[in-house]
Amino acid sequence: MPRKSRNDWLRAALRRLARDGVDRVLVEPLAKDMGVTKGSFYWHFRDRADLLDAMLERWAEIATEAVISQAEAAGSEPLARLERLVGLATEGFDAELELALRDWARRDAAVAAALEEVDGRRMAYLRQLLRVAGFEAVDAEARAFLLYSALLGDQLLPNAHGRFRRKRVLREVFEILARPR
Amino acid sequence: MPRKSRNDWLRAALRRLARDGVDRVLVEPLAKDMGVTKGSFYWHFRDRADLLDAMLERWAEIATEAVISQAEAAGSEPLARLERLVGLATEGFDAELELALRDWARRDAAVAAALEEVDGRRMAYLRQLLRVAGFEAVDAEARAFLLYSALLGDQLLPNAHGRFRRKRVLREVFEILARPR
DNA sequence: GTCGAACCATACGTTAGCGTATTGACGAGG
DNA sequence: CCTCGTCAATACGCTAACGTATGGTTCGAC
Repeated sequence: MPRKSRNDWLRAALRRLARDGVDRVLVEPLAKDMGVTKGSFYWHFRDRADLLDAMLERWAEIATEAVISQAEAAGSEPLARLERLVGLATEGFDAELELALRDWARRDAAVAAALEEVDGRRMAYLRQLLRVAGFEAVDAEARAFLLYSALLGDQLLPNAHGRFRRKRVLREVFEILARPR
Repeated sequence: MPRKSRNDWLRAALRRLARDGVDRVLVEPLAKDMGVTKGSFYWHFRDRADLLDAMLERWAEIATEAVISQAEAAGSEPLARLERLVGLATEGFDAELELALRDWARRDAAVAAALEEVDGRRMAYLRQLLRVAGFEAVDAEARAFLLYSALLGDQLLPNAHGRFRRKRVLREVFEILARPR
Protein backbone atom coordinates (compact mmCIF):
# COMPACT_ATOMS: atom_id res chain seq x y z
CA MET A 1 0.00 0.00 0.00
CA PRO A 2 2.26 2.77 -1.19
CA ARG A 3 -0.03 5.83 -1.21
CA LYS A 4 -1.68 6.80 2.06
CA SER A 5 -5.02 8.48 2.51
CA ARG A 6 -6.05 10.78 5.31
CA ASN A 7 -8.05 7.85 6.53
CA ASP A 8 -5.03 5.56 6.70
CA TRP A 9 -3.31 8.12 8.87
CA LEU A 10 -6.32 8.37 11.12
CA ARG A 11 -6.58 4.65 11.64
CA ALA A 12 -2.90 4.31 12.41
CA ALA A 13 -3.06 7.24 14.80
CA LEU A 14 -6.04 5.80 16.63
CA ARG A 15 -4.29 2.47 16.96
CA ARG A 16 -1.35 4.22 18.50
CA LEU A 17 -3.57 6.27 20.77
CA ALA A 18 -5.14 3.08 22.06
CA ARG A 19 -1.81 1.44 22.71
CA ASP A 20 0.39 4.27 23.93
CA GLY A 21 -1.74 7.25 24.87
CA VAL A 22 -2.10 10.61 23.21
CA ASP A 23 1.33 11.91 24.14
CA ARG A 24 2.84 9.24 21.97
CA VAL A 25 0.93 9.82 18.82
CA LEU A 26 3.75 11.66 17.11
CA VAL A 27 4.00 12.33 13.45
CA GLU A 28 7.47 11.11 12.68
CA PRO A 29 7.20 7.80 14.54
CA LEU A 30 3.77 7.34 13.03
CA ALA A 31 5.20 7.88 9.58
CA LYS A 32 7.88 5.30 10.28
CA ASP A 33 5.13 2.85 11.31
CA MET A 34 3.42 3.36 8.01
CA GLY A 35 6.53 3.05 5.93
CA VAL A 36 6.34 6.60 4.67
CA THR A 37 7.79 9.96 5.65
CA LYS A 38 6.13 12.93 7.24
CA GLY A 39 6.00 14.54 3.82
CA SER A 40 2.83 12.55 3.42
CA PHE A 41 1.47 13.60 6.77
CA TYR A 42 1.75 17.31 6.12
CA TRP A 43 -0.06 16.82 2.87
CA HIS A 44 -3.14 15.42 4.63
CA PHE A 45 -3.02 17.43 7.84
CA ARG A 46 -2.19 20.99 8.69
CA ASP A 47 -0.26 19.98 11.79
CA ARG A 48 -0.36 17.60 14.73
CA ALA A 49 -3.24 19.43 16.40
CA ASP A 50 -5.24 18.96 13.22
CA LEU A 51 -4.67 15.22 13.45
CA LEU A 52 -5.74 15.11 17.08
CA ASP A 53 -8.91 17.02 16.26
CA ALA A 54 -9.73 14.62 13.48
CA MET A 55 -9.09 11.64 15.73
CA LEU A 56 -11.47 12.92 18.33
CA GLU A 57 -14.14 13.60 15.76
CA ARG A 58 -13.73 10.16 14.27
CA TRP A 59 -13.91 8.49 17.66
CA ALA A 60 -17.07 10.37 18.54
CA GLU A 61 -18.73 9.13 15.37
CA ILE A 62 -17.74 5.56 15.98
CA ALA A 63 -18.34 5.42 19.69
CA THR A 64 -21.62 7.21 20.02
CA GLU A 65 -23.62 4.35 18.68
CA ALA A 66 -21.21 1.45 18.98
CA VAL A 67 -22.47 0.21 22.32
CA ILE A 68 -26.11 0.90 21.69
CA SER A 69 -26.32 -0.73 18.28
CA GLN A 70 -24.70 -3.85 19.69
CA ALA A 71 -27.45 -4.07 22.24
CA GLU A 72 -30.20 -3.51 19.72
CA ALA A 73 -28.87 -6.44 17.74
CA ALA A 74 -29.73 -8.73 20.64
CA GLY A 75 -33.47 -8.44 20.10
CA SER A 76 -36.13 -6.28 21.59
CA GLU A 77 -36.26 -7.69 25.11
CA PRO A 78 -34.64 -5.28 27.57
CA LEU A 79 -33.11 -8.11 29.56
CA ALA A 80 -31.62 -9.69 26.48
CA ARG A 81 -30.15 -6.36 25.52
CA LEU A 82 -28.68 -5.86 28.94
CA GLU A 83 -27.18 -9.31 28.86
CA ARG A 84 -25.59 -8.56 25.54
CA LEU A 85 -24.11 -5.38 26.96
CA VAL A 86 -22.40 -7.31 29.70
CA GLY A 87 -21.02 -9.63 27.06
CA LEU A 88 -19.62 -6.60 25.32
CA ALA A 89 -17.07 -6.34 28.07
CA THR A 90 -15.21 -9.41 26.93
CA GLU A 91 -15.23 -8.55 23.27
CA GLY A 92 -16.72 -6.16 20.82
CA PHE A 93 -15.82 -2.68 21.77
CA ASP A 94 -12.34 -1.27 21.87
CA ALA A 95 -11.82 -0.80 25.55
CA GLU A 96 -8.18 0.16 25.16
CA LEU A 97 -9.22 3.05 23.00
CA GLU A 98 -11.89 4.02 25.48
CA LEU A 99 -9.37 4.14 28.28
CA ALA A 100 -6.82 6.09 26.30
CA LEU A 101 -9.50 8.57 25.42
CA ARG A 102 -10.60 8.94 29.00
CA ASP A 103 -7.04 9.62 29.98
CA TRP A 104 -6.74 12.18 27.22
CA ALA A 105 -9.95 13.82 28.39
CA ARG A 106 -8.39 14.57 31.76
CA ARG A 107 -6.10 17.07 30.05
CA ASP A 108 -8.16 18.42 27.18
CA ALA A 109 -11.48 20.16 27.56
CA ALA A 110 -12.67 19.40 24.04
CA VAL A 111 -12.08 15.72 24.53
CA ALA A 112 -13.80 15.85 27.88
CA ALA A 113 -16.83 17.44 26.26
CA ALA A 114 -17.05 14.82 23.53
CA LEU A 115 -16.71 12.08 26.08
CA GLU A 116 -19.39 13.53 28.27
CA GLU A 117 -21.68 13.58 25.28
CA VAL A 118 -21.06 9.92 24.52
CA ASP A 119 -21.35 8.89 28.14
CA GLY A 120 -24.59 10.79 28.36
CA ARG A 121 -26.09 8.93 25.45
CA ARG A 122 -24.98 5.56 26.68
CA MET A 123 -26.19 6.17 30.20
CA ALA A 124 -29.52 7.38 28.91
CA TYR A 125 -29.90 4.19 26.97
CA LEU A 126 -29.03 2.01 29.94
CA ARG A 127 -31.37 3.95 32.21
CA GLN A 128 -34.18 3.48 29.79
CA LEU A 129 -33.59 -0.25 29.42
CA LEU A 130 -33.61 -0.68 33.16
CA ARG A 131 -36.73 1.40 33.62
CA VAL A 132 -38.52 -0.69 31.05
CA ALA A 133 -37.26 -3.75 32.87
CA GLY A 134 -39.16 -2.50 35.88
CA PHE A 135 -36.73 -0.60 38.09
CA GLU A 136 -37.60 2.65 39.79
CA ALA A 137 -35.81 5.80 38.72
CA VAL A 138 -32.99 6.03 41.28
CA ASP A 139 -32.55 2.32 41.27
CA ALA A 140 -32.27 2.26 37.51
CA GLU A 141 -29.80 5.12 37.67
CA ALA A 142 -27.55 3.32 40.08
CA ARG A 143 -27.74 0.08 38.14
CA ALA A 144 -26.97 1.84 34.88
CA PHE A 145 -23.97 3.44 36.50
CA LEU A 146 -22.82 0.12 37.91
CA LEU A 147 -23.22 -1.61 34.60
CA TYR A 148 -21.26 0.99 32.74
CA SER A 149 -18.59 1.04 35.42
CA ALA A 150 -18.32 -2.71 35.22
CA LEU A 151 -17.64 -2.54 31.51
CA LEU A 152 -14.79 -0.15 32.15
CA GLY A 153 -13.71 -1.91 35.30
CA ASP A 154 -13.38 -5.17 33.48
CA GLN A 155 -10.71 -3.55 31.40
CA LEU A 156 -9.12 -1.69 34.27
CA LEU A 157 -8.95 -4.75 36.52
CA PRO A 158 -7.98 -7.50 34.15
CA ASN A 159 -6.85 -10.10 36.62
CA ALA A 160 -8.46 -9.08 39.84
CA HIS A 161 -10.98 -11.89 39.99
CA GLY A 162 -10.03 -14.43 42.58
CA ARG A 163 -10.63 -18.04 41.80
CA PHE A 164 -13.43 -17.37 39.34
CA ARG A 165 -13.20 -16.89 35.64
CA ARG A 166 -14.00 -13.54 34.19
CA LYS A 167 -17.04 -14.71 32.34
CA ARG A 168 -18.48 -16.35 35.39
CA VAL A 169 -18.17 -13.13 37.37
CA LEU A 170 -19.71 -11.11 34.60
CA ARG A 171 -22.67 -13.47 34.44
CA GLU A 172 -23.15 -12.94 38.12
CA VAL A 173 -22.89 -9.20 37.58
CA PHE A 174 -25.74 -9.44 35.15
CA GLU A 175 -27.81 -11.40 37.63
CA ILE A 176 -27.28 -8.84 40.35
CA LEU A 177 -27.95 -5.79 38.23
CA ALA A 178 -30.68 -6.85 35.86
CA ARG A 179 -32.83 -9.22 37.82
CA PRO A 180 -35.67 -7.47 39.60
CA ARG A 181 -35.73 -8.62 43.16
CA MET B 1 11.66 26.19 50.73
CA PRO B 2 14.99 26.56 49.01
CA ARG B 3 16.60 23.14 49.43
CA LYS B 4 14.73 20.17 48.02
CA SER B 5 14.81 16.63 49.28
CA ARG B 6 14.39 13.48 47.28
CA ASN B 7 10.98 13.35 48.89
CA ASP B 8 10.00 16.78 47.63
CA TRP B 9 10.87 15.66 44.13
CA LEU B 10 8.82 12.54 44.53
CA ARG B 11 5.77 14.36 45.74
CA ALA B 12 5.94 16.90 42.95
CA ALA B 13 6.44 14.16 40.40
CA LEU B 14 3.45 12.21 41.67
CA ARG B 15 1.30 15.31 41.56
CA ARG B 16 2.29 15.80 37.97
CA LEU B 17 1.70 12.16 37.17
CA ALA B 18 -1.81 12.46 38.54
CA ARG B 19 -2.57 15.55 36.53
CA ASP B 20 -0.80 14.98 33.24
CA GLY B 21 0.17 11.35 32.92
CA VAL B 22 3.55 9.72 33.00
CA ASP B 23 4.75 11.01 29.65
CA ARG B 24 4.65 14.48 31.06
CA VAL B 25 6.64 13.99 34.18
CA LEU B 26 9.78 15.51 32.77
CA VAL B 27 12.72 16.67 34.77
CA GLU B 28 13.22 20.16 33.46
CA PRO B 29 9.57 21.24 33.63
CA LEU B 30 9.37 19.64 37.04
CA ALA B 31 12.39 21.61 38.17
CA LYS B 32 10.75 24.80 36.95
CA ASP B 33 7.65 23.91 38.97
CA MET B 34 9.75 23.59 42.05
CA GLY B 35 11.66 26.78 41.50
CA VAL B 36 14.96 25.00 41.14
CA THR B 37 17.10 23.67 38.31
CA LYS B 38 17.76 20.13 37.24
CA GLY B 39 21.09 20.36 38.98
CA SER B 40 19.12 19.44 42.05
CA PHE B 41 17.35 16.61 40.32
CA TYR B 42 20.49 14.85 39.21
CA TRP B 43 21.81 15.06 42.70
CA HIS B 44 18.89 13.07 44.09
CA PHE B 45 18.24 10.75 41.16
CA ARG B 46 20.44 8.92 38.72
CA ASP B 47 18.17 9.72 35.81
CA ARG B 48 14.53 9.96 34.82
CA ALA B 49 14.04 6.21 34.94
CA ASP B 50 15.27 6.25 38.51
CA LEU B 51 12.60 8.79 39.38
CA LEU B 52 9.88 6.74 37.74
CA ASP B 53 10.97 3.64 39.63
CA ALA B 54 10.89 5.52 42.90
CA MET B 55 7.46 6.93 42.11
CA LEU B 56 6.05 3.50 41.50
CA GLU B 57 7.55 2.17 44.69
CA ARG B 58 6.18 5.06 46.68
CA TRP B 59 2.74 4.68 45.19
CA ALA B 60 2.69 1.00 46.00
CA GLU B 61 3.48 1.75 49.65
CA ILE B 62 0.80 4.38 49.92
CA ALA B 63 -1.90 2.66 47.94
CA THR B 64 -1.67 -0.84 49.23
CA GLU B 65 -3.29 -0.03 52.50
CA ALA B 66 -4.90 3.33 51.80
CA VAL B 67 -8.29 1.93 50.92
CA ILE B 68 -8.29 -0.79 53.49
CA SER B 69 -7.25 1.32 56.45
CA GLN B 70 -9.97 3.82 55.61
CA ALA B 71 -12.50 1.07 55.85
CA GLU B 72 -11.13 -0.25 59.12
CA ALA B 73 -11.54 3.19 60.61
CA ALA B 74 -15.28 2.92 60.14
CA GLY B 75 -15.64 0.30 62.86
CA SER B 76 -15.79 -3.42 62.86
CA GLU B 77 -19.15 -3.96 61.21
CA PRO B 78 -18.69 -5.22 57.65
CA LEU B 79 -21.61 -3.19 56.40
CA ALA B 80 -20.30 -0.02 57.98
CA ARG B 81 -16.95 -0.67 56.40
CA LEU B 82 -18.50 -1.19 53.02
CA GLU B 83 -20.51 1.97 53.34
CA ARG B 84 -17.37 3.87 54.15
CA LEU B 85 -15.70 2.45 51.07
CA VAL B 86 -18.46 3.79 48.89
CA GLY B 87 -18.00 7.15 50.54
CA LEU B 88 -14.34 6.94 49.60
CA ALA B 89 -15.35 7.55 46.03
CA THR B 90 -16.29 11.15 46.66
CA GLU B 91 -13.28 11.99 48.75
CA GLY B 92 -10.37 10.39 50.45
CA PHE B 93 -8.36 8.52 47.92
CA ASP B 94 -6.54 10.09 45.04
CA ALA B 95 -8.52 8.79 42.12
CA GLU B 96 -6.66 10.92 39.59
CA LEU B 97 -3.46 9.26 40.61
CA GLU B 98 -5.08 5.85 40.40
CA LEU B 99 -6.20 6.51 36.87
CA ALA B 100 -2.88 7.88 35.75
CA LEU B 101 -1.21 4.83 37.17
CA ARG B 102 -3.58 2.51 35.41
CA ASP B 103 -2.84 4.24 32.17
CA TRP B 104 0.85 3.95 32.84
CA ALA B 105 0.44 0.28 33.57
CA ARG B 106 -0.83 -0.34 30.06
CA ARG B 107 2.64 0.42 28.75
CA ASP B 108 4.95 -0.75 31.49
CA ALA B 109 5.09 -4.29 32.78
CA ALA B 110 6.58 -3.38 36.15
CA VAL B 111 3.79 -0.92 36.81
CA ALA B 112 1.25 -3.47 35.71
CA ALA B 113 2.67 -5.97 38.17
CA ALA B 114 2.56 -3.53 41.07
CA LEU B 115 -0.97 -2.58 40.21
CA GLU B 116 -2.07 -6.17 40.03
CA GLU B 117 -0.63 -6.69 43.48
CA VAL B 118 -2.56 -3.78 44.93
CA ASP B 119 -5.76 -4.70 43.15
CA GLY B 120 -5.38 -8.21 44.44
CA ARG B 121 -5.14 -7.05 48.03
CA ARG B 122 -8.05 -4.69 47.76
CA MET B 123 -10.25 -7.21 46.05
CA ALA B 124 -9.41 -9.81 48.65
CA TYR B 125 -10.46 -7.42 51.35
CA LEU B 126 -13.73 -6.58 49.65
CA ARG B 127 -14.47 -10.23 49.01
CA GLN B 128 -13.89 -11.04 52.61
CA LEU B 129 -16.11 -8.22 53.86
CA LEU B 130 -18.90 -9.35 51.63
CA ARG B 131 -18.53 -12.98 52.62
CA VAL B 132 -18.75 -12.01 56.26
CA ALA B 133 -21.81 -9.95 55.39
CA GLY B 134 -23.39 -13.15 54.22
CA PHE B 135 -22.93 -13.44 50.49
CA GLU B 136 -22.00 -16.64 48.74
CA ALA B 137 -18.62 -16.89 47.09
CA VAL B 138 -19.44 -16.03 43.47
CA ASP B 139 -21.93 -13.46 44.56
CA ALA B 140 -19.40 -11.83 46.83
CA GLU B 141 -16.87 -11.88 44.02
CA ALA B 142 -19.18 -10.11 41.63
CA ARG B 143 -20.21 -7.57 44.22
CA ALA B 144 -16.61 -6.86 45.16
CA PHE B 145 -15.81 -6.33 41.52
CA LEU B 146 -18.79 -4.04 41.09
CA LEU B 147 -17.91 -2.04 44.14
CA TYR B 148 -14.34 -1.55 43.06
CA SER B 149 -15.42 -0.71 39.53
CA ALA B 150 -17.86 1.82 40.88
CA LEU B 151 -15.10 3.60 42.78
CA LEU B 152 -13.13 3.92 39.58
CA GLY B 153 -16.19 4.56 37.47
CA ASP B 154 -17.20 7.43 39.66
CA GLN B 155 -14.02 9.12 38.61
CA LEU B 156 -14.22 8.02 35.01
CA LEU B 157 -17.80 9.16 34.57
CA PRO B 158 -17.93 12.38 36.49
CA ASN B 159 -21.12 13.84 35.12
CA ALA B 160 -22.95 10.88 33.72
CA HIS B 161 -25.65 10.74 36.35
CA GLY B 162 -28.93 11.99 34.99
CA ARG B 163 -31.09 14.04 37.23
CA PHE B 164 -29.70 12.61 40.44
CA ARG B 165 -26.84 13.84 42.50
CA ARG B 166 -23.72 11.82 42.71
CA LYS B 167 -24.05 11.07 46.40
CA ARG B 168 -27.60 9.92 45.98
CA VAL B 169 -26.57 7.45 43.30
CA LEU B 170 -23.69 6.16 45.37
CA ARG B 171 -25.98 5.58 48.32
CA GLU B 172 -28.19 3.55 46.05
CA VAL B 173 -25.14 1.67 44.85
CA PHE B 174 -24.41 0.72 48.39
CA GLU B 175 -27.96 -0.47 48.90
CA ILE B 176 -27.83 -2.65 45.83
CA LEU B 177 -24.46 -4.19 46.50
CA ALA B 178 -24.31 -4.58 50.23
CA ARG B 179 -27.83 -5.34 51.32
CA PRO B 180 -28.50 -9.05 51.38
CA ARG B 181 -31.77 -9.68 49.64
C1' DG C 1 36.06 30.56 61.36
C1' DT C 2 37.15 26.60 58.41
C1' DC C 3 36.40 22.38 56.12
C1' DG C 4 34.04 18.82 53.97
C1' DA C 5 29.81 17.17 52.45
C1' DA C 6 25.50 18.05 50.62
C1' DC C 7 23.10 20.50 47.46
C1' DC C 8 22.30 23.60 43.38
C1' DA C 9 23.29 26.54 38.99
C1' DT C 10 25.21 26.93 34.56
C1' DA C 11 26.98 25.71 30.31
C1' DC C 12 27.42 22.25 27.07
C1' DG C 13 26.73 18.51 23.57
C1' DT C 14 23.18 15.43 21.83
C1' DT C 15 18.79 13.71 20.27
C1' DA C 16 13.91 13.52 18.88
C1' DG C 17 10.34 15.68 17.14
C1' DC C 18 7.93 19.85 14.89
C1' DG C 19 6.89 22.41 10.88
C1' DT C 20 8.46 24.51 6.20
C1' DA C 21 10.15 24.67 1.63
C1' DT C 22 11.44 22.61 -2.29
C1' DT C 23 11.81 19.13 -5.42
C1' DG C 24 10.50 14.58 -7.28
C1' DA C 25 7.36 10.69 -8.74
C1' DC C 26 3.20 8.95 -10.55
C1' DG C 27 -1.12 8.50 -12.71
C1' DA C 28 -5.41 9.90 -15.31
C1' DG C 29 -7.55 13.15 -18.89
C1' DG C 30 -6.72 15.58 -22.68
C1' DC D 1 2.93 11.62 -24.80
C1' DC D 2 2.32 15.38 -21.99
C1' DT D 3 0.71 17.77 -18.37
C1' DC D 4 -1.63 18.90 -14.24
C1' DG D 5 -2.93 17.55 -9.77
C1' DT D 6 -1.93 14.59 -6.01
C1' DC D 7 0.99 12.66 -2.99
C1' DA D 8 5.76 11.72 -1.01
C1' DA D 9 10.91 12.40 -0.04
C1' DT D 10 14.53 15.30 1.45
C1' DA D 11 16.84 18.89 3.55
C1' DC D 12 16.61 22.48 6.67
C1' DG D 13 16.13 25.33 11.00
C1' DC D 14 14.19 25.34 15.54
C1' DT D 15 12.91 23.92 20.22
C1' DA D 16 12.43 20.99 24.30
C1' DA D 17 14.27 17.77 26.91
C1' DC D 18 18.07 14.50 28.29
C1' DG D 19 22.24 13.75 30.67
C1' DT D 20 27.22 15.41 31.94
C1' DA D 21 30.74 18.26 33.78
C1' DT D 22 32.19 21.59 36.48
C1' DG D 23 32.15 25.07 39.60
C1' DG D 24 29.63 27.62 43.24
C1' DT D 25 26.81 27.81 47.83
C1' DT D 26 25.20 26.57 52.15
C1' DC D 27 25.34 24.22 56.46
C1' DG D 28 26.70 21.67 60.39
C1' DA D 29 30.61 19.84 63.05
C1' DC D 30 34.35 20.99 65.24
